[in-house]
Amino acid sequence: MGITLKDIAREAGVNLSTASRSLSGAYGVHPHTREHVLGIARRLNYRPNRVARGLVTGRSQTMAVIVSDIRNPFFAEVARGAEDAAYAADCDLVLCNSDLDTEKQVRYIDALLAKRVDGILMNSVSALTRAQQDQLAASGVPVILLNRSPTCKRFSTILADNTEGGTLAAKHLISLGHKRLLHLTGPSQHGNLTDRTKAFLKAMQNASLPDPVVIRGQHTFLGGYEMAKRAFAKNRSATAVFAANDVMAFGCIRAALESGIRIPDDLSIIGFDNIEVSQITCPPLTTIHQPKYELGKAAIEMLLKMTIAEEYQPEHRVIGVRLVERQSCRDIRSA
Amino acid sequence: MGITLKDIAREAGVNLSTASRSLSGAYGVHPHTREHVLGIARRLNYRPNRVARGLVTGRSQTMAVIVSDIRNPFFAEVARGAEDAAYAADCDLVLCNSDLDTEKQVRYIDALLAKRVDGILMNSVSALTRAQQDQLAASGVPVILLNRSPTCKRFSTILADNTEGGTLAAKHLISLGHKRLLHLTGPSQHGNLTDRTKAFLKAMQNASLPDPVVIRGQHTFLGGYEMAKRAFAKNRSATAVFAANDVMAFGCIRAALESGIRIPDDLSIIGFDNIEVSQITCPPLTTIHQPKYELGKAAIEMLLKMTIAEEYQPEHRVIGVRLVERQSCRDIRSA
DNA sequence: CTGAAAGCGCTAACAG
DNA sequence: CTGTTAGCGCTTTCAG
Repeated sequence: MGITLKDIAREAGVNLSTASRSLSGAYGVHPHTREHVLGIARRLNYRPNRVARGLVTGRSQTMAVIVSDIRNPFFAEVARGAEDAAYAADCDLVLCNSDLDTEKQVRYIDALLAKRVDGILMNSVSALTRAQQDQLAASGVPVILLNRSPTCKRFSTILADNTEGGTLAAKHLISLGHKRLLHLTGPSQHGNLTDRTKAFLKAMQNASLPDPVVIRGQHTFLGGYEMAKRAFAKNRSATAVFAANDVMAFGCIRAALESGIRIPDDLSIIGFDNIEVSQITCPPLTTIHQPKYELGKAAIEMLLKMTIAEEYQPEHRVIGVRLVERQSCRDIRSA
Repeated sequence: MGITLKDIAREAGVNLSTASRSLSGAYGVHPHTREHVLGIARRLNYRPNRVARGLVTGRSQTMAVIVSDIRNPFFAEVARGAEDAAYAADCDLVLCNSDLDTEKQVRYIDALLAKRVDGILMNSVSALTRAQQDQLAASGVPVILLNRSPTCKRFSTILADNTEGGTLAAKHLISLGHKRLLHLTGPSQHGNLTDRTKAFLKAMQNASLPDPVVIRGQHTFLGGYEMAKRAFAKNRSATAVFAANDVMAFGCIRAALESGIRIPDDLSIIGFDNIEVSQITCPPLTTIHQPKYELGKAAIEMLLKMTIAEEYQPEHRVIGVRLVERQSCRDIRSA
């Protein structure tokens, strides 16, 4: 279909390898002939076939990111950071949506390895069996996990400081005088969310306050909505809720709206993530900010470094978080 | 690094091509030997190198989507639909964020063609020069544009029915008794938005109502915010506004909030897109629903079809929209 | 049904 | 500095 290196070599009257060298900008080629070759290439609109190059170099200039769902604004931010870093390094980024489904994850990894991607950023590996993890590790492809998977220290990891964040959320609510709390979180296999939950509960204990009511469900808008509906139906004593991510918080806000519960007058709510829309919800959401874009960007940069270095040790990076106060929490100490 | 077809051929005591045939499930190989080969392959954990295969077949099992920014929830939905369709067809999807920047777009297309992707879904081609468009068309790679670019009918297109949507918005507002309208829209080069605007204005004319005040700006939250601020400062006679997309509508809501204008009591507002968060704004936004996921899915399916058929005609697909009534519009007929 | 051989488009020693 | 020669791992004629 296209025009090949052979064509331009013939046209330029030089050998194939000379043409190759000229184009790849390697040393050891006369500036004159090099310019000549380059000119021909440009004129003929030559587009080097990266597939062929990949076959011989063993590198595909492609990175992959496996997230549960790109529609989750958190992952969209991460993916954007990742893609920007990949673009800067002249790599493509393939996007995979696993829905946290084991079978899909396995199929993705298989396809990715078959295509010899240069690195994989994925948001969990806990769904894989031990054998599958071994195989992935043995493949030699650099892998970075977006959240710590306690079971396997052999992959590199990067994550926001969930423990600090959960603590921050608890302390904030406590400082506003809240004592009876409700907590919405995701499936227990979800490491990130679980860390937030743990830290939150621990901070409450440390403050000698009663254990919050913990509800688990899907970590989505709908999940948050349903959990909140359920909670409101049976228990109205809580004065505040901590949702382990913003989208669950939005679901909760929605449920509150429908149940005639005013926020923050009747109920305070704090989220986690600080996704963009949290500024424009009603009310604007108080939340824990997590540097999503930077997470994705840093992850790909780590991957790039691992790709270059033949030998590398798993690296573990934690990125700081901070409280962002908006209007969804009320001070009830005066009440 | 990996184990190759040669290895499994040797191990199975057959020829390379027999091994290949067994694995690719082609006819003309004895079931017995075939099972044998398959067994060996499984035992040795053979993973066929798709790069090598791609080199000979000329197909990469990879699709690409170029959006302006994946963080825009609209594109996240489209990308998810696209990825699901690609996954179903055993293809990977590479994600590109162009920021609508010409240079980036060109670089992406170049890289994508160099990797011999099987198809490209992109949200505009108007940023490219005529020559660049020619080159893209000449490359033979199937391309689908996410919005109609009037300048080039030679690429396939897919889009929501913006005309119908603009009409729907006007009719809805009219049916509620609104006569003096404000309209917020994006840059005039933006085909999608412009179609909505045109249809909206036309419907007003058809109803013999005064021309709405049209304001153009950035089609973002901030753009909507600034346009609304400007409009509120000089003119308060409008009873309703139609924003050409939801994020502009949110900006408008925000501006109204700050200006002490209550929605929908003082001002009705209707958006376009029905992005997920429009359910949870305050008030929940009445808007025109556009099937984003289906758009992405259908686009990739079209691409797939084009890939198979050697010969194909540019196809133009329009997908229906519908009105979603929520709480941001008030009936003022009784007033 | 199976083997031999050519080649996809490119890079990378190795000589000269 | 440039040409020759091997492949990278796989598919695909073409013979047998």
